[in-house]
Amino acid sequence: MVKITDVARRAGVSPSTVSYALSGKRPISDETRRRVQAAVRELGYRTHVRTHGAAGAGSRVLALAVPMRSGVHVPVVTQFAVSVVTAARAHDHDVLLLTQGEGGEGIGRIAEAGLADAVVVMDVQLQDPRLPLLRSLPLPSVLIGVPAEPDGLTCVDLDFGAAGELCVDHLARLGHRTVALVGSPPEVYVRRTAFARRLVQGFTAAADRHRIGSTVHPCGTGRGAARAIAERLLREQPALTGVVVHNEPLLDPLIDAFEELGVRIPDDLSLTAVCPTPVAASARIPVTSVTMPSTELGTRAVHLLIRKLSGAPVPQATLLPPRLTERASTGPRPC
Amino acid sequence: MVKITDVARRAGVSPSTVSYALSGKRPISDETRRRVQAAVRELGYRTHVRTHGAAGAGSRVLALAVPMRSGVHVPVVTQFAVSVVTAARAHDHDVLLLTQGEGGEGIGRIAEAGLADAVVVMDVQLQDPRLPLLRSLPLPSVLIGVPAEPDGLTCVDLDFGAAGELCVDHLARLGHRTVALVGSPPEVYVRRTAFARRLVQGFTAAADRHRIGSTVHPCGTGRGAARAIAERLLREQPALTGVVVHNEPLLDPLIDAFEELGVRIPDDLSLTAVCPTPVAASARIPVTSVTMPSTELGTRAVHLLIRKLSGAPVPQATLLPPRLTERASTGPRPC
DNA sequence: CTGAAAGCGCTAACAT
DNA sequence: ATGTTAGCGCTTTCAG
Repeated sequence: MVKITDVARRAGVSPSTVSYALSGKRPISDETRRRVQAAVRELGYRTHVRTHGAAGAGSRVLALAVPMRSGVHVPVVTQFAVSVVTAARAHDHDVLLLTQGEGGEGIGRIAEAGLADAVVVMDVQLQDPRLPLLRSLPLPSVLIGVPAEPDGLTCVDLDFGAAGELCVDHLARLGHRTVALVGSPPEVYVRRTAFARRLVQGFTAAADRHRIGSTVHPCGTGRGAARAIAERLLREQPALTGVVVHNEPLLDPLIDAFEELGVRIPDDLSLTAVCPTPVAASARIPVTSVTMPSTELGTRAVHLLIRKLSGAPVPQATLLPPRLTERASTGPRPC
Repeated sequence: MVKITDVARRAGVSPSTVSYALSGKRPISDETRRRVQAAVRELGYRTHVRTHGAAGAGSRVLALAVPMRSGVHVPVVTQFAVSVVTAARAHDHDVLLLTQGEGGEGIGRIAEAGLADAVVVMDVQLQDPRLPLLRSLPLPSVLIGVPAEPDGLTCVDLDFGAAGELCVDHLARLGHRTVALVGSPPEVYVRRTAFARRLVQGFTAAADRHRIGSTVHPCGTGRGAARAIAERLLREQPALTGVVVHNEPLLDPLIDAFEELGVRIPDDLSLTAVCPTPVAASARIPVTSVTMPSTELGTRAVHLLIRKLSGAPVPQATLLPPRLTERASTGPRPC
C-alpha cells in the first residue's frame, strides 16, 4: 500500500504539503502541486479513507436509509438508490446501504460509529419516528419526502399535492365530472406515508375546487385487486369517467380489467397516472401521466447533502413541480 | 462521543483491557469482563469503526457490487441486496453499495481506500472482466454466480444447469416431445451472463438426453415481445407443447399472449419457469417453477465471506440444488 | 491476566 | 508557501 509519506518522499516535500495539495485547503505553488500530482500518478496513490476519517476529516461516505416496507414499488426505490449512488460518486462519496431499522437504529448506529458523514432518508412518513433522531444527529441529513413538520430538516420531493391537483385539473378540463383515485396499497396510507397522503390531499382539494365528485380507493396490486376495484368503481359510481392511478404495478392490470369489463379507454373512461415515465409510456395503452422523477430526486438529495457538508445554507423543502404529459389514455368526457 | 478511554476509566481498567474484553482476543478474567461490559452499557459506548480500522483492524464493512445492467430483473437484484445487508448486519457488518464500475473500478477503489474488508460481486459473466482484479485483491470476495474459470475464487449460485435439466425432465416425464426455452433478453446472453448461459446448457443437454426437440429464444420484455415470441413459436413449431420461461417480467404477458392466440395452458401447452416463487405462484395461472432462491444466495454469500475473513477454508463453488414445484401450468402432452 | 506505550495513515494546528 | 508536530480513537506489541 502506497501511503502519503511515500508520495511526499517521491515529490521531495512534506506529508502535509501532499495533503494540502490534494485537498486544496491551503495555497500551494504550481510547481509543487505539479510535482505532487506527478508522484501521486506514478505511485498510484489513493487516500486511505479510514485513516483520513480517523484524523477528523470526513469519511466520504453517505448512508442511504431505505426501509423496504411492503407496498413500496421496488423498481422506483431501486432507481432512487442507483441515482443516489451515482450522484454520490460524482462528489467522491460512497454509499452505505441501510435497509432495516424503521425506527432509525441503523442511522443512529452509523452516526455514532462515524461510518458516514451524512444521511439520505427515504420513504418518509408524515409522522416519522426517525425525525427526532435526525434532528438531533450531529450529521447532516436529507429526506426524500416531506413529513408533516419539516422544521429543522431538509427535504426534497415531487410536489405530490400539486401532482394530484394537476391530474384532476386535466380531467376537469376535459369535462369529466366524477373522478376516482386508485391509490397505493392500504398499508402505505396506514403508515401515513407522506407522498401518498399528499397526493390524496391534492386530488381531493382540486376535485372540490372544480366541484366535481371524487372518491379515493387504496388498492393492492395484482390482477385480482385490479379486477375487483374496476368492478367496484363501475358498480358504485356509474357516472365515473375519470380515474387517477397512483400505484405503478397496478396500472397495466387495471387497464386490462377495465377493457375486459367492456370499458374502452379513453372513449368511456379517461385514465391518468402518477408514475415514472417509462411505466406510463409502455403500458398497453400509453397513459397520460405526471412523471415521478426518481433519478432527479436522488441527485438533488445528494447535492443538498454535499452543500450542507460544506456548510452552505440549503432550503428547508425542495418541491419539484409536477409535469403532466398527455398520452392516449385521456379524452373528453363521453356524452 | 464516548470513547474507549471513558469506558476504561469507568471500569477502572486500561484502554487496552477494554479493547481485549470487547474483541475477546486475549483472556480476560470474568470479573474484569463484567465490569467492562457494565461500563459499556452504562455509557452507551460503541466502537468507532473508522479509527478501529485506522488502527489496522477490519472496517466491518462489506462492499456489494451490483452492476445495474439492462436486462436484469430489478426485484430479484434488490432481493439479493436486501438479503446481503440483512445477513451482514447479523454479523455486525455494514454494506457499501457499488452500482457502476463494470470493469471493477469501484471494487478496486474500495479496496485501496480500505473502505471495505470484503466484497460480494453480483451478476457474474462467464468471462468476467472483474475476475483478474478479484483474484489479485488483498480482500476476500464471494461471487454470486459462477464464471467459466472459478479457480481461486469463491462462488455461490443456484445450479442453473441442473435447473434447466429439471424443467426439461419434468416436461419429458409428462410426455412432451418438443420444448422451447424462452430466455432472458438478448443482451444478457451477449454479455455471457453466467447463470443465463448455464441454464441454456442444462436445458439443451437434457432435451438431447431425452431425444426431444428443443430451441432457445432470448426474448425481451413487455406485451409486444411476448406476443411476438408466442406467435413465432406457434408458427415455426407446430409440434411444440412445452415451454420453459427464464424471464420474470415476461411470464404474465406470455401467458396472456398464448391464451389470446387460443392456446390453453396447460391443456394445449405446458409452461415451466425458473423464477422466484412469488412470481410463479401469483401469475394469472400459477406456474410450475424452479425457485430462484435470491435470499438464500445472498445469505450464503455473506456467510462464506465471514468465514473467509476469519481465515476458515471455504468451498470454491457452492451450487444450490434446484427444486421444482408443480403448479397449474403443466400437464400431460395433448394427444 | 493486565498496563504502558507505540503506532495505523492522515489532517490540522503551529511554526517558519 | 512549506515543514514540523501533535494528535484522531483504537489496536497491538512489549513488559510485567
